[in-house]
Amino acid sequence: MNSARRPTIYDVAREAGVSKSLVSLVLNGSDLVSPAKREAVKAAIERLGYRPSRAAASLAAKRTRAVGLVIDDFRNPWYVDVLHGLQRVLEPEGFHIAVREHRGDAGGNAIEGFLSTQVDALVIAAEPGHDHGPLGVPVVVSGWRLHEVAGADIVSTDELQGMRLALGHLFGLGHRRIGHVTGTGGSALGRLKAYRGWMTEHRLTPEDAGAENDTNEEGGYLGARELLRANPDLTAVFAANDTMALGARAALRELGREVPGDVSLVGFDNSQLAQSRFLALTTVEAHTFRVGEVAGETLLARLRGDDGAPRRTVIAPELVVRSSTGRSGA
Amino acid sequence: MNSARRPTIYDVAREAGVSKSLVSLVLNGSDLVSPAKREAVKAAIERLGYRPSRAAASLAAKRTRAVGLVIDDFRNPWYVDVLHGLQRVLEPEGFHIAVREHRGDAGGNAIEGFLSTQVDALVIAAEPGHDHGPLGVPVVVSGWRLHEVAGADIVSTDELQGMRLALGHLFGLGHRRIGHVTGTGGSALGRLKAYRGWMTEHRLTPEDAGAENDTNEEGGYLGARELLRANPDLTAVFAANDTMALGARAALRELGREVPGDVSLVGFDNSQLAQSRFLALTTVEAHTFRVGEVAGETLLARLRGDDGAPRRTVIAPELVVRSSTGRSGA
DNA sequence: CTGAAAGCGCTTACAG
DNA sequence: CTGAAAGCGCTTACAG
Repeated sequence: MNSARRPTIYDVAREAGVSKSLVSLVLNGSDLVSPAKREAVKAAIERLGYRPSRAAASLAAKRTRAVGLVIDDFRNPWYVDVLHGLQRVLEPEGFHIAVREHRGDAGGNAIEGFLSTQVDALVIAAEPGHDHGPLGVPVVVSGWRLHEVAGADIVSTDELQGMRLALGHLFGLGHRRIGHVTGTGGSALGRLKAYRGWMTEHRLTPEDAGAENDTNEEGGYLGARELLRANPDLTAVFAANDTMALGARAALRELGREVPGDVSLVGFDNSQLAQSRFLALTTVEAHTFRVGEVAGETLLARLRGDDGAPRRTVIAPELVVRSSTGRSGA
Repeated sequence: MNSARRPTIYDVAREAGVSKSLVSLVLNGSDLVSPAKREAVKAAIERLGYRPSRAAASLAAKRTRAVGLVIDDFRNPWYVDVLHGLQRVLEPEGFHIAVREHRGDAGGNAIEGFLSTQVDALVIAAEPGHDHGPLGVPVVVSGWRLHEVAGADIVSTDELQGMRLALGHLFGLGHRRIGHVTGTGGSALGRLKAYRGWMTEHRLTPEDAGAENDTNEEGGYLGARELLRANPDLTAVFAANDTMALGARAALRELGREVPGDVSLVGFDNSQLAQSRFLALTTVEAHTFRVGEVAGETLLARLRGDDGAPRRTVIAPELVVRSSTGRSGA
């Protein structure tokens, strides 16, 4: 274990009785190597407990084989399926995915951080904070964002379609007085616009609240409370995401409204929370695993030299009906 | 932006009119540098948009300035405060914390992965999977675990004390028939033993269920259902963690029990879920931010050469009373 | 496939 | 503080 020195590629070459170059070829999965030699090298690696030095490999090859994933908040597990989708596509290609929280432009600027570490590519699943010029590596932005990254490809759920599914579901259940709880950020703003558009299109009156609130449980609570005080006759509440719906649920209980008896409640994301038996929230599944996979495939193409114009890929969402919605009593 | 070549330390030295060695000293925060020269170098770095190469620095210095945090599951945000505590202590010292999921011994072995990347130290906040020999870098293990890592320091909440606080709270409210919902893993096992010990000590009959279940919402639901079917007269249910308590809450509702009217419910972790208005769960705050800080301080000491015997540090927990517990009606 | 060689961009003594 | 030098452990052509 604690040998004097970690074995290097030289030790492996000597042990296997081959050249140093050959070891490097084996490590990089080249097919120019005969099976016999390949096995000899692998056996030597095994015997010596050799681990390649990432630092040396990165320095020599001028690439790190690391891809950065920038997220808003580790506490909001929305990003986990994106991560797993990226891993499914990129790990077999030898890439590792590193995750960082983007905590504003202050201290923890994750984008800057990743560029210093020299990731080979970047997936931004958070508000970028401000417009960015070209970052020097392939970038995929995921979701509706307030700011742009020059030259980035975009992969996201078809949120407009998700909104239509959710609102159409409520409409089909007889609801006509449908309120919306919104919050700050590009994602909530996009959903708010979609909500207003859909309502107007269907000759219904849009009623929303909470544009200044955070898009968390507290924001959902405050927004729903405001919304229902101003519009006591609402029969359905649509929150901009599942966590906000949890807050809205508390506001509804506080106001003495049964769900779904008096008011139907809908979220967005199909989070674990929505899936829990206790909340059993009707929501929109955004297929973020697929978003991650497509983001990974897009980056792979870029890393292989594809320099076409930025692309936008849209993934179809799906409505998941649970017991938080029911027929309108009105 | 897209200059022909990234600037190196040579370019900075030329731009600042100093030697290459001096630039390196400034980058590493040495105090052997005069303020004037330091400023000159910083200005040059700014002008050139210079970013040090982590790969080159790691290779030359034989350390990466990276610390790995091994977690069980990105979906269970239990670890987030540990991460933030580590960051608070280690980032000012120039370290970056990388997080990986430990998905069994198969594919995603995070411990192996980190050793390949050559982290300078490791924090294991997950089940290690099997006993490990010395890993070659300083290691802190957090929490009650089934397996050991040779030579590792241990930092964790005083879970025994946490259990006493929660059970004492229920006892003080008049509860005598208190059941426990448990699950797999070292953490749940430790809590189960503590529960049984406390109950016996107080001449009460321990009743538990779910030892084979996952420690998630589903496990909490199944365990609580089994527990209450076997012991319909329980007046309080103590789940091994908050997420399991969420599942237990659904089981209670399904069985027609009001919380806290018929049955009081307690969790463990003081997660966001417990804090939500809708669940408002009485639980144990484990002060995991502090656990992260102490883990960081411990690693720092080890990296500075402290080679004393492995230490065990214990952080005092705190009971958080919310509306899921009340006086026993019995 | 081999083998000698250059080079990636830093850090680390070391003599001055 | 400077400056020349060695070296970290790889990758990458390149001539054979």
